[in-house]
Amino acid sequence: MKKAEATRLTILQKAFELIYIKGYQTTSIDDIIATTQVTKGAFYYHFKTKDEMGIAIINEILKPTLKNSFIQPLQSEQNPLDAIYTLMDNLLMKNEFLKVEYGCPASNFTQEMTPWNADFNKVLNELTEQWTKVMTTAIEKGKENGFVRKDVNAKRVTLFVMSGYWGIRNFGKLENSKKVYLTYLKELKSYLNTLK
Amino acid sequence: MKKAEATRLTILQKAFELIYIKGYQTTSIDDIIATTQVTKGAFYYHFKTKDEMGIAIINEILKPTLKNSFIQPLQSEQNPLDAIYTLMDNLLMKNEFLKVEYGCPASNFTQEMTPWNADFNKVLNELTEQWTKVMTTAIEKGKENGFVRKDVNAKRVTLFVMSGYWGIRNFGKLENSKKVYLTYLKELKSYLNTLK
DNA sequence: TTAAAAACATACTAATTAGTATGTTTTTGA
DNA sequence: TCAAAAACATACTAATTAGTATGTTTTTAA
Repeated sequence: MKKAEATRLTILQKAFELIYIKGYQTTSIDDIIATTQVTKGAFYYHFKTKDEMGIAIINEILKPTLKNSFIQPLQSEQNPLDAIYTLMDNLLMKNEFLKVEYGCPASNFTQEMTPWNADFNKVLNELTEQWTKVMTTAIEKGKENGFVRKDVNAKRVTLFVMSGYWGIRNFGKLENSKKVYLTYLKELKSYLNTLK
Repeated sequence: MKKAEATRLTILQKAFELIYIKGYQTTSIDDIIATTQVTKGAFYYHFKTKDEMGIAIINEILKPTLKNSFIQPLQSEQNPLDAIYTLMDNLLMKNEFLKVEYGCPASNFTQEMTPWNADFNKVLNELTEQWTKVMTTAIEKGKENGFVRKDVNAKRVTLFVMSGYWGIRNFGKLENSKKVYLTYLKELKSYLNTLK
C-alpha cells in the first residue's frame, strides 16, 4: 500500500473506533489527529470536511465489514432460520470488536445523523438495504427449500428481526451487560421456530 | 401555578422538544433560551448545569408521560396481547407528538448518553424498568387468565417486544416513512398470535 | 536529475459552547 | 410596609470547535 493511502486508512479506522465509542458529534477532529498522530494538514488533505470523513467511514469501513459479518453467513448456510439465529448469536455474543456498552455502529450512526444530514441518510440507507436484501432473499429461498413456512412474509420477518437487533443493542448499552442479549436470543429462537 | 414554577416547566418542555428534534448534545443552552425567551440568568437559576436539566426532563417529563402512554393502557385491558398490539399501534401510528423522523425520545437519550453519563444511565434505567415491569406483569396475568400460553416467558417477551419497538423507531428515522411501522406491526401481530 | 505535484506540518481564525460575575427586579412573610 | 430572599437579566470568559492560510517535505514521472 502506498504511504498516503495508509494514512487515509489509519484516519478512517481510528476515527471509526473513536466514533463508535464516543459518538460522531462528540468526536472532534482534534481527538482524531491526536490518536492517529496525523497532523491537521494531513487530515484536511485527505478529507475536505468532517462529514466527508464520516461518509467515507460508512462506505469504506462499515459497508465492507457488514458484507463479511452479515452477508456471507446468510448466503453460505442452507436453513435461513438457523443462519439468522447463528448470525445474531455471533454478533451479540461472540464478536470481539463490538462492545455491549457501545451498541451497534450502524444503529448509532442512524440515531445520531438522521434526519439532519441527507448524505449520511443516503449511505446508511444503502448499508441497511444491502443487508435486508440478503436476509429477505435467504428467507425466500428457505421457503422454496421447505425450511420456512410458505405463508411467511420474508420482508416483514427481516424488518422484525433487524429491528429487534437494533433495539437490543440499545438495551445492552443501557444495562451494560450481555445478560439482556441472552434473554433476547432465547425469545428470538422461539420466534424463529414459529416460522418453520 | 407560581410564576417561577411555570418558568421552570417551560424550560423543561421546550428543551425537551428541541432535544427530541436535534439531540441532546447538539441542543445548546443558547438554543433553549432563545426558543423559551428565558434569559441565561433565569435558566441557571433553575438548573445548575445542562445535565441537571437533562435529568429533570427525563424525571419530570418523560417518566410521567410514559406512565400515561404505556402503563395505563397495559393495565386497563384484559388481554395483554391485544393490549401490547394496541399500545404499539397507538405509539407508532396515532401518537401526535412522536414523529417518525425523530424516533423515540427514550431510545434517543439512551443511545446518546449511555455509557458516558452515569446520572443519565440511572434515570433511563428507571424509566425502562418502570415500563418493562408493567408489561411483564400484564403478560403474567394473561397467563393466569388464559389469554397467554403457560409456557411463555413474560420477561423474554417483554424484552423482545421493547427491543423491536426501539429498533423500528430507528428504522423509521432512516426511512423517514411510517410504511416501515405498518410492516413491523403486521409481523408483531403474527408474533403475538403465537403466544396465545 | 529535476521540476511539478502530492502529501504533510504548523500556526492561526472565527464561531460556538457551557458556565459565571454581577447586577436588577419581583415576591414573600413578619 | 419593608427588608430579605427568590427570581430573573446582562455582559462577560475560557475552552473547544471545524476549518483555513501558508508554509515545508516527500514522491513521482519525464
